Amino acid sequence: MGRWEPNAKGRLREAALDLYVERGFEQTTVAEIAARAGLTARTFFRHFPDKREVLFAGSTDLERHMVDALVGAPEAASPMTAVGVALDAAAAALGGNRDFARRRHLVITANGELQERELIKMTRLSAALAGGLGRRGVAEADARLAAEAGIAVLRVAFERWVTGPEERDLAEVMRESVDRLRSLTR
Amino acid sequence: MGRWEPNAKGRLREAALDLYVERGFEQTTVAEIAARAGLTARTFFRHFPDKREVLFAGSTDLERHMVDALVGAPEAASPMTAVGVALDAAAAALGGNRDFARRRHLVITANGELQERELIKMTRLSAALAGGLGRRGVAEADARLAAEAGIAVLRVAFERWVTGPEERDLAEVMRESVDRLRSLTR
DNA sequence: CGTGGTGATGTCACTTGATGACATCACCCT
DNA sequence: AGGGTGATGTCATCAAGTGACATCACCACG
Repeated sequence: MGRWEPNAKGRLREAALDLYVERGFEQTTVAEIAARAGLTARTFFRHFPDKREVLFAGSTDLERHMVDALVGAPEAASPMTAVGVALDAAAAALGGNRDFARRRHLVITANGELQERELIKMTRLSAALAGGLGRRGVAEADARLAAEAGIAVLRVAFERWVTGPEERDLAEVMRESVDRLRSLTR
Repeated sequence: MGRWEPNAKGRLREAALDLYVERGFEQTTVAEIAARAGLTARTFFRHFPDKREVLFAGSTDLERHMVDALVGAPEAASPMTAVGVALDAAAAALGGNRDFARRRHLVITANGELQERELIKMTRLSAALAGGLGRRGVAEADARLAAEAGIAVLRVAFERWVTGPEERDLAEVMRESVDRLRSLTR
């Protein structure tokens, strides 16, 4: 393949996160990111549609993992149980690299534009889960509610896991949060 | 007061919405908005921090109305009931001008950046409601859940009201949606 | 009456994000 | 050997924002 250094996209991702952490999102220019990755700004925009997206490029993978898991859950499983399976998949996909997750989370919570982007990614994820539940035969209204509840759990659990001082398993925190929600809505 | 035409902010708001409807959000430049309002682009940015915010300037008012209503609800009211009072206030604040709401909704749903902004406004609103519930003595976890549920109802009901063909009262749709959520989570 | 302050606006210059058009050039395949 | 390909560079340009400074009707105060 290329005559250039491999993994340009990955290099851009790393350079961007480093710089966002070092000096903040707004204070970092695309030209700087590209330079640190040994590329030009124009090339940055060939890999990422905008400066924010560089932090969210993995979200389609996460969506796929979760929907696959949800659709593949035992046929007899209730909607909420199927959502729980999807959350396990999310934990598996996200729980491996806590340090990366922590830095990324720090950057996002420090910037309004990034929070906006995160919110819309979560909304997309919720819609995808609701769609998956629909394929399992769940009525649309119920599907949306169950999906929203699942996303709420994902958000709360991920935040607890990533900001908490202790080294716990994300999957464990997720399951705890599901149980907590269950008891609250009962 | 001024030697200039009054209500510059309102003129900018109207001009922006008109243009966003006519040719879309992205295809409209700030210079065009300002020109239609008889002003310059620089002045636009003195009234609104960015091109999106011109559609969301009323959101702090809405937040205030809802939180005031929530805090002023009968002391004995349950968290969900207090949220219902806040939703009534929202209906009163939003339900008057359906035509405006409809045009605005059309523009927002047609553009990703605007959806992002809308989502973060809703998140802020949810946090404000949770804070209000906290002032009523509701535990934080419960407050957040009730607030999120309220926002979910607001979104669903507003969408139904604004896109539906029939001329119904927003407050009525809200109350129906609350009941529906109640029966679903029971 | 005039004089200076005030506040909303205009003007200008500049940085940065984002995009289109075109050039480049190592690698691969035939 | 030579042509195609794809990732990258280069250049030009537009639009979003922002800072610095000018303008000028109105107002308060002496």
